[in-house]
Amino acid sequence: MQKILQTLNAEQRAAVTTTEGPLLVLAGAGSGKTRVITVRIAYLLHRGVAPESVLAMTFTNKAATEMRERVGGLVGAQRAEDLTVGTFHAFCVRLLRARAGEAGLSPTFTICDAADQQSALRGALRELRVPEASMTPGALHARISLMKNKGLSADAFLEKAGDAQDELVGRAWKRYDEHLTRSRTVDFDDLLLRSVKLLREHPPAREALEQRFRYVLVDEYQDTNGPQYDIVRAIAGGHRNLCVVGDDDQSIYGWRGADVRKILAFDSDFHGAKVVRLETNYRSSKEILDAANRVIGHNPGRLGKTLRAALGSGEPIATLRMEDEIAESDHVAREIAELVRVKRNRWSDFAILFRTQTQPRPFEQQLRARNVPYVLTGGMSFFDRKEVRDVLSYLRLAQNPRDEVSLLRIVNAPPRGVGKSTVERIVAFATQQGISAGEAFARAGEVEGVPETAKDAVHALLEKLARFGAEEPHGNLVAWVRRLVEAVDYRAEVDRCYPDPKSSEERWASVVEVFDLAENYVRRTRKPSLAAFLEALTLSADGDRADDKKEKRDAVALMTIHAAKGLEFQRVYLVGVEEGILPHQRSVVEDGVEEERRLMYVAITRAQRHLTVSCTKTRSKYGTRIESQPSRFFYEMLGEKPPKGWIACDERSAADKKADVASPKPAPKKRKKKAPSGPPRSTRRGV
DNA sequence: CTATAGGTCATTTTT
DNA sequence: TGACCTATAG
Repeated sequence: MQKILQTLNAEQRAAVTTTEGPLLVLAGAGSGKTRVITVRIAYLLHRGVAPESVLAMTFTNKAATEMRERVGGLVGAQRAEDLTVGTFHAFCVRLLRARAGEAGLSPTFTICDAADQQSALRGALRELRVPEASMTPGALHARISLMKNKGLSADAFLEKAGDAQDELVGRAWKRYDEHLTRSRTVDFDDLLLRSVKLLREHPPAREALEQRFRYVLVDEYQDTNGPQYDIVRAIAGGHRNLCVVGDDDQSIYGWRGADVRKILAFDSDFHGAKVVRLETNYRSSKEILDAANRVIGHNPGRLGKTLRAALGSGEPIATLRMEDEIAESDHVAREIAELVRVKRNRWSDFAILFRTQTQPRPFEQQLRARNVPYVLTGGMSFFDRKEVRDVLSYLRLAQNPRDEVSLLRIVNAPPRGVGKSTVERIVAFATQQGISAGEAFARAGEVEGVPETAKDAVHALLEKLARFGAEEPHGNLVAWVRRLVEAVDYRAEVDRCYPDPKSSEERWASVVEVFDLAENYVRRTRKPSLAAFLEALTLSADGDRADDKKEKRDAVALMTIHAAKGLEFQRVYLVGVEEGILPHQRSVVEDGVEEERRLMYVAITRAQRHLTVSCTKTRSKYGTRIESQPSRFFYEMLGEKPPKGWIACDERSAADKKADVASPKPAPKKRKKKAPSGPPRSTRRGV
């Protein structure tokens, strides 16, 4: 252990060895955060703490897995097994299942994922006959989720609803809640909220956790939202052996309910908390860190940190101003291809980072044209494919016949003569009776206007699924899944949707992948069950599948800045750094510019040796070409002031109106400076 | 009930 | 520009 401690710097060592009492570790980008966390856990065990007493919370499964593996490397996989390491959500599921009765839930509740929520909300809006234009399911969800996380209930919200819009949100919210209840499903927010409620209202539940977990650790604390904070407090508030690790400058999930104030207020929340700053950066060159420090220095109200480069100086940062996004992508793709050819870089040394999902298109084209292998992260995940969702719906339905979203999804896939109007009538009946859609179908005789054929077909289907549900625990899971898919004739659905045999075969491949998924799950689980399989899928999104294929490939990474958080690359191209994109127009208007600045900061600090920051003069948007200006962050990074005539995106619309009237063509000549670093010719401009 | 054509609306995303 | 959702005619 002493040897391991010797490898740490003084601050890291302090973070590791301060085991008692509240501790805030402010971990700058690239400061060895994960190392500190894992060594800290190893140190606790070394000091005689039982692994069962340690609880480590993360936000992603990836982080949880990595943490457990790395601790395992230090103390042996065997002992690491007995630690509790996981996401807040996974932790809450376990808690709620163990104490379903006290939590007021059925022990077999299923978890409703984002797409299911979307459908459910759409349903709620339809039931309320809401004019389509006035509210999208997405907007509704964002609203409800934010309110829920602030601790409001639908009723409480309705009570103080200010306008008609709020009134609408509140009513849709109630419908949605009713829907969840009768489907016996719980959404992601509810996993946390119901746990908070359980811990608050049932002291024995809370005390058991407090007794068991004597040492609590929270990773990425700046991303903590209200309920997560409540959970942490409930468990660790008494003994106060709580270590939180995070970086206020990297808080980029405010729009999702994360609350930076939690980390800013940690030392007043937990009085007498010790604060350790990790400011030595082992990842990037001095030039890159200087740029990052300059940008983030413009944010007010920080806890304050300045990154120091352990690696020393390197290449200067390159800045580009290109004609349009085609030129931008062409330049980047060409440079990457060139560097790999000449300097023997690997493809995976490179990342192209952007703010929005519309930006990668031209880059994909240019990379393809040069035969550069790339991986685009994000976009549609495997689990969003229609076929996969359909098959999973069948499985979920076999496990929980009340699951309404799943039933409605597949009730007519393949076609069973159940049309829109039938579904609508059934749902109306179910809502009115307070029963699940499945039960409503079973009582279809009482519902007006449901065709005989539809009734019979659904009865047959439900019965079939019930039989499968009953036999499930005995058999082999993979074979069971195969038989189920065959029994409902899902192949017919694939063939119907894709008459072309080639694409039909392609689509069917996704279904086969679900079989593989099940096979994999069974192989690495001691006590496999359908319920646990489905749960693992909803709680893990596409994580474990990604590293099977993608991560091992040598390819250029294309991803959003959000997706890049926590990663590092030798050479980073940060593209489209323009007013209105980064900072994003909407974000500036709705949440202020600080979070966008943190995004810029996160992006810059991904780079190890080289960073190119680029922007364009014009860019096509929704089909028309618009003028583009360098982002304010561009200037902040260089330590310059924006030139005369530069207009911030949040002042733009107002200024446009005036400018249009006053002088139709107000283009003052801009002075161009030389780009800080060499090569590719005339297209390259410093800004 | 189903297929197809038009209209709308465009951050970020994990669990 | 293009994806996705909804109304419309078959």
